Amino acid sequence: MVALTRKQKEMERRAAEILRVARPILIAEGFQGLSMDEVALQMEYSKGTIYKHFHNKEEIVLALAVQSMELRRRLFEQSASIVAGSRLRMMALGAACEFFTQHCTDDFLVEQCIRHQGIWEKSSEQPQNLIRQCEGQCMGIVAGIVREAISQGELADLAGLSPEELVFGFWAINYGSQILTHSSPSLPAIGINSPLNAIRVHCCKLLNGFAWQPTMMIEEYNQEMTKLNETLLPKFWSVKNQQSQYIN
Amino acid sequence: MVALTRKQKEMERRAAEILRVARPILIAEGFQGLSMDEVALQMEYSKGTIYKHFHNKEEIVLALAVQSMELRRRLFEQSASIVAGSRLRMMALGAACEFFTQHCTDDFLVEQCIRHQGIWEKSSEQPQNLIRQCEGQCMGIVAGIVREAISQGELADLAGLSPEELVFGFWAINYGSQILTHSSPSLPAIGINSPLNAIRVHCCKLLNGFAWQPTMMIEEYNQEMTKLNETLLPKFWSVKNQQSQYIN
DNA sequence: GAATTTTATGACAACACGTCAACAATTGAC
DNA sequence: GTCAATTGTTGACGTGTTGTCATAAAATTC
Repeated sequence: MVALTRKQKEMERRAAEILRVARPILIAEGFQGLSMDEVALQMEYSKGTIYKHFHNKEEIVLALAVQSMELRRRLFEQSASIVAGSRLRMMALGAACEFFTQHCTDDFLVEQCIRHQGIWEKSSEQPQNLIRQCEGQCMGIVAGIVREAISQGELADLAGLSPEELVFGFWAINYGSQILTHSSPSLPAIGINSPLNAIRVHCCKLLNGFAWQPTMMIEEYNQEMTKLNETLLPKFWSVKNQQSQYIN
Repeated sequence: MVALTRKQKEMERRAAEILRVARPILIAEGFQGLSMDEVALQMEYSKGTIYKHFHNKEEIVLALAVQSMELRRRLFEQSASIVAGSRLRMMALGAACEFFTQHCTDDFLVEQCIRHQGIWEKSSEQPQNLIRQCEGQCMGIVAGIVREAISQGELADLAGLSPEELVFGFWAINYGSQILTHSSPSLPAIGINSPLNAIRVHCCKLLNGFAWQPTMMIEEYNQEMTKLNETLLPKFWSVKNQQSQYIN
């Protein structure tokens, strides 16, 4: 029994080691550049052993994505846990998104890898469920704030959307902007100098469009975001460093 | 001179043939599944000849993406060319996005391929510029409507954004939702039953948030979208069929 | 019709994933 | 302490990929 758990621990330690080695390769070289031989070389184990832990390359990437999505989820948890009205808490989630965009670019790259044909087909169900679970938790956090806003009377009209569908819009705009920012090499060349600020403005306008109380002009919105960041940024950094430490 | 242009024509014909063969493979099998040997086999030429036209696999994909982005651009042109107020024309662009999401899923897949690390690094500059050019044109179409709205007094306050940055928000929300719809296998499981409708509502609210005149409640917005689609859908289909014909 | 330039080819080198027979280490019974 | 049995590790190998390049074929020029 003790031996079994020791073995299990050893297994987990090695799985973590594989991910620790694979992550920087994936980030630097992309999915194609991530070579199993290279991973085997960099840790002191052979390829066969790696395949004892992960059935294929895709599952390694999925496991890395789970780590990154959990970072995002923990940032969200920090944001949602502040004591404030529903609109401010929603804005705090926006701050988490801004933080993730600015300071967790590597994690975003990993996340993006899995939004791709061929990754899902080859992997087994278990890691897929982990991803969905984490996605569902993130959604739950945000949808919870929407529900609270409704019950508090701060958000009256969803225009026929479910709370989750309302969240979907914010999810899409943040996720979309992050992808475009990363993969459109020359946004400034087509007139977009600060995508981050642009999305902040859009989120403000979107909240106003839904008449989520208290409505704010952009100046006030920015002031509140600054205040929120003063509180949240230390927490965000702490969460991120904690994860880095755990990962490395 | 005549001989030269004939040769050039022959070259172009063959380049098009390569793309014609490669496209369905890319769509069905993904970037990895697209094999140069397979392409060579399906057309009646050898691999070496293909490499005369495209330096590597990535450039083939980029060329395919240009085709798909041009389809999107032509849809946008159709939308922008209707005679109506600026907000309705903006909504017409939304209709184009809806059409692209619903009926051009293959083209979207191709577009998504290029938003990926490793594609850009390996290709030369020329095809990259084609992409950026097309991207810039799409941006120009939409930003033109924003500028018109401003000059007509239908859009008073951009909250400090440039017209392009305003467009960026709509770009991001549409692009993001499309990616999430495609790659999150179980949106319904987390409460999102109609992502398309959700994004439509968000666009309406976003336009309202910017006080883009005339502001509309969602019911009216839906009615106008229905009317727009009556006019536009035939045009969209015509554009799409035209391209299919050109491609195949 | 021969010489030269241009073009097409597919065998080849380099490298990747994933497997598996052979080999090493650990365990546990006596 | 010994040795069989089980469990764990390995890296060469089969298959498949990209991209190259010497060679062969075709076209063009003279």
